[in-house]
Amino acid sequence: MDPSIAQLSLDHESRIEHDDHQAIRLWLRLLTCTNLIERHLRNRLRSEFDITLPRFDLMAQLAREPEGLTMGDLSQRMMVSGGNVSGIATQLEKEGQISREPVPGNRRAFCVTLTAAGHKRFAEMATAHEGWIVDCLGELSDSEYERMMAMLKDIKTGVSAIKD
Amino acid sequence: MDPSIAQLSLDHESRIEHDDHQAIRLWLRLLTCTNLIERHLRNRLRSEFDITLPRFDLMAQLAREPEGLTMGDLSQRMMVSGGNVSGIATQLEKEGQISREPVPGNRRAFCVTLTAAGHKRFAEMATAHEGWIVDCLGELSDSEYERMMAMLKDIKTGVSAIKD
DNA sequence: AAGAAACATTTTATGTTTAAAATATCTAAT
DNA sequence: ATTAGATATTTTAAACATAAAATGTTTCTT
Repeated sequence: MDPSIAQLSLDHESRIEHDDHQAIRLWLRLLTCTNLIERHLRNRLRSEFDITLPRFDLMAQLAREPEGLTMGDLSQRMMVSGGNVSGIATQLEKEGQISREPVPGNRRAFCVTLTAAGHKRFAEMATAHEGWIVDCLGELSDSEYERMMAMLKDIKTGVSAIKD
Repeated sequence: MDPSIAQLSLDHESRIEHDDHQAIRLWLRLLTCTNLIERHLRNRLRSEFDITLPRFDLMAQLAREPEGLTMGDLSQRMMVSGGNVSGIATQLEKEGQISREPVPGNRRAFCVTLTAAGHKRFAEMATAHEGWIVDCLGELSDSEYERMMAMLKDIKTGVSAIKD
């Protein structure tokens, strides 16, 4: 409020009260880091390839599965709702990046695959994408990387075990 | 696709190819953890207090600043656009949780503060919220906590230094 | 003073995301 | 065969998010 007071730290976690719990500080820092990286990736995908992050993510899932995936598979792996996948897939299909074809023997499901154009386009993007992530995280040593992976695995396991 | 093949790992990072770069694996695990925790907090705020995460975040910023904040302050601290803050604040104001009053001496700005009702409501929510975060992260030892904080700080500093 | 530039906020247009309802299909038990 | 229940997807409505334009205010420069 008072412009005479310098406010150098302005992000999500910088206004933490001294008596906040350890876990809250860690959570806010985790959130800040993830948001910063995700925003960076989103901006670069937009500016360099004119694609949104969700569309890129969907194509990335398909790139790993030449046999294709159903809409439900995509929903689970992308950790978003089915309705969301439906909308994203509709747009990618319109752009010719993916195709949705009926599954023989299961008329409820669609098999979603990258088109030839989609494969080509994704390959270009994936190379750049990997470089951006290395730019964001690459300063960590091997041992730091291992420790971080281990701790995050513990957190992931713990959270997954919590019932909603 | 083939239901006879068991697929136990279905989240964002579980389909990583063997030759993916170290940094990508770390990024995907970081993203998965953050998403899982954020979703958990979002669900509990919704089910137990009937509030969305963005509204809770806005109230949390105000709870730390009894003097109030301007819309621009909120935008910076929440790391979202001004137009977004405007919409969320409009709803919270309608619900009586916050008030927007003119700033004496600066007719461009509004001073946003929690109302008495807002303070009361936020205090109830904050206690529960802290507990949920401890549930998600609380298994880490003090030394693990310190190492994690240090590594995330390095990442945060590094990413912030990258120019878009 | 006058005009230019920066600032603070809101409005508008567009797009993303979710939950819930709707539609359609499949399975299994009668 | 029928039907109840589960499954797969799409549609819809509401909240959220951004960018860009619009509005009004303040400050700086001349």
